[in-house]
Amino acid sequence: MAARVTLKNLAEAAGVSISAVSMALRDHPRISEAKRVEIKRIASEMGYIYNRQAASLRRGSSDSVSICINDLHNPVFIEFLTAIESEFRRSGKLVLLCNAHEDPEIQASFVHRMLEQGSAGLLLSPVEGTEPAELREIVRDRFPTVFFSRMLEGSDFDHAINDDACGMQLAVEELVRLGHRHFAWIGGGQATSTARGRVRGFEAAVARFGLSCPPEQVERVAETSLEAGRKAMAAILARAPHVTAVVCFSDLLALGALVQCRDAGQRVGEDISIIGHDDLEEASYFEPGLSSVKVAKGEIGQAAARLLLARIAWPDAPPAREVVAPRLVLRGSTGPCRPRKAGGS
Amino acid sequence: MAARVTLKNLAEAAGVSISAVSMALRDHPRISEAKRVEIKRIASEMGYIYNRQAASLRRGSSDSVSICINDLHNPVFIEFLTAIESEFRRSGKLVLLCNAHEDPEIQASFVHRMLEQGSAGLLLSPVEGTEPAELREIVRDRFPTVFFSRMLEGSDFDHAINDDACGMQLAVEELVRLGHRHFAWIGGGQATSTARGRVRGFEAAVARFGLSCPPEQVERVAETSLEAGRKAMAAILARAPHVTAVVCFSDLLALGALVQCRDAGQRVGEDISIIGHDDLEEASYFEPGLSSVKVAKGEIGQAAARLLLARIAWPDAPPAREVVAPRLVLRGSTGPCRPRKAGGS
DNA sequence: TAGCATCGCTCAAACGATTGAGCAAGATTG
DNA sequence: CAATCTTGCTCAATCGTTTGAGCGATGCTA
Repeated sequence: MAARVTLKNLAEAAGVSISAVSMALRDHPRISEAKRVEIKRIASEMGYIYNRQAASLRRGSSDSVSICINDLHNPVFIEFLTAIESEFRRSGKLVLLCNAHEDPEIQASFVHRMLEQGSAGLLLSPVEGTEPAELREIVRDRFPTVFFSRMLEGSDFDHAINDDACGMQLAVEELVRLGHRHFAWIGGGQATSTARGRVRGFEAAVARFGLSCPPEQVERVAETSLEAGRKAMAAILARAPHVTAVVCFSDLLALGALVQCRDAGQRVGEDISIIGHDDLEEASYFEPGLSSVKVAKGEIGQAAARLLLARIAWPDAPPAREVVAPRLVLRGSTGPCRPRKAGGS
Repeated sequence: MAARVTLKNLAEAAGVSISAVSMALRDHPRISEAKRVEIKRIASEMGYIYNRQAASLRRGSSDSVSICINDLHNPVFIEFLTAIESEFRRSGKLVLLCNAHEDPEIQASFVHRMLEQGSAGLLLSPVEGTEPAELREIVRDRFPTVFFSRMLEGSDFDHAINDDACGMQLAVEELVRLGHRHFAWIGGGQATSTARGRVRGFEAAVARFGLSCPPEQVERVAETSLEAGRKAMAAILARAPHVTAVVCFSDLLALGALVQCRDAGQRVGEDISIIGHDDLEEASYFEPGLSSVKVAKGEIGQAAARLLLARIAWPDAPPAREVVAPRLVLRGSTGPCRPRKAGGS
């Protein structure tokens, strides 16, 4: 492995000083046109590669940023990730990545590691149980940090998130419009701002219509998987057969509920309506297609990246928040309410 | 933003030389127990953060590695990515990420950028149309580079990939065992090693049983999406209604084919059998579940990471290849052959 | 007690870039 | 024509680490 070509080598080859080479490559006006062209030619001939580590050591700046995602396995985060990565690429930043697997230790050690590495800022979808105070401690001296997807209530970090309450309200409104009165809720058992926000939004919306969702129609599920959705749905069907509308924390849970209803002989969209959250691509594959609250993942990802770049540029700006409204996507899983054959109201 | 604490600050605070501090923090035996403990205490009190950029400049080493993925939107790559990232985290490497969006320019500029950044090596799932010679030119001086998922035939780069031919053979064998004789093929229109490998594997397997798959039963699809699968399936159903077994390049295509058959009134798994490739999580959500060739994504990802670490450690070792065999996962979409009602054989 | 390791540290030179100060030669001005 | 400015470079210090060489003090051997 041949040693790397440095400014020194170029300087020797061109018969000028190191400074001249450095300035020439960066188009400093104090270097003559002729020399600049000559030096650039030599650099490309010799296969010179800029050493950013040395440069940022000297300049005290950095052009990489970090992203730490609570759990990459959730397809939602992929879309956040690609949007964020694109945005950073556009502004010439390199992305340091970590998948925290919902583990606070992995998250903490990554944050420390990226500080060592000289990252300019951190985009974080905090794992469950992240303590704002602890995080402040780690990213002390107000290291540029922006939350996305999830936030921590009561902290003054910047964030870009979905309007969780709004989404659930849209869902309930639509179901009420279709004539539904007996709601069930699946999900929200996690200790995250999204879980809390959606539960709160759902309950508020139901209450606003003078309705309620009693405990036997609620399944607090922590894990967000298809299988968990099936089990929760089975429990609700057994306990509260008069339910005609099911609102779910996520599409994965909703798809599980959908599959379970289908297996139990219910016609989804006719006997029972189901609405999910996130609008995964898969939501449209099923039969019937899943109605869902579509989170503007690309927009939120972009916003998060921009917030971070802004925070890096102006560390002392006041806290910035972007809360992006979702919209409802209706497919076959929701339909007009028809009183259920088995029991109830 | 308070200035970063450096070895110099610690040295002043502890009343020793900078070298002593450096050695103490790295547990150099030449530093006394007492001083070492004292210095570490001061370091943690003052919130010292190791500057890896400076360190690797001096040591001429690096502890970050790069991953460039041709297209993160394909769920298959997520599983590769998480496996790779975990493996690198375990060995203390930081991951620089790029999603190339199947664009050679993005790929090339990332590769250049990560060289500037001082990455120790590159894990690459090359975009379509990557030229080995060009790549050699960019990563000149035998920069540690390992392909995963896809490889470039005829180049001497290391790689860790799935055994594509093997998977298709397993699929055809199973279908033949179920009595099928009239095959259709969907996919493989891309210019990638995976596309070529699977097409070759499929054709070889069919030929091995003395069968053939004439052109009217083949749909070369470049895009790998559900919608493309639907269209391809519709075309085949129209042109060759006697087909009873459909083998697809990917699960997304297969799911599209499955949906299309269902909509056309075919009972998948009875009237017609469909087999996909990759075994996406979604494959099991559908009704019927999709039989598929399960790629050992975690294993391949791990292998790729290990190959890269090995190549970094021994740059002059002979080329290393890992080709991991897939296995068949059978669900409801495949069943015994029953001559089709509409026409044929 | 001279000779020689060993211990526990300090000194100073790197690594590869950036940058303010400096300087010689030529152009411009009064 | 002397004074001043501009042009186009060079010099040397610097960023935060690491590391080989060096150096007193102590301990051990002969």
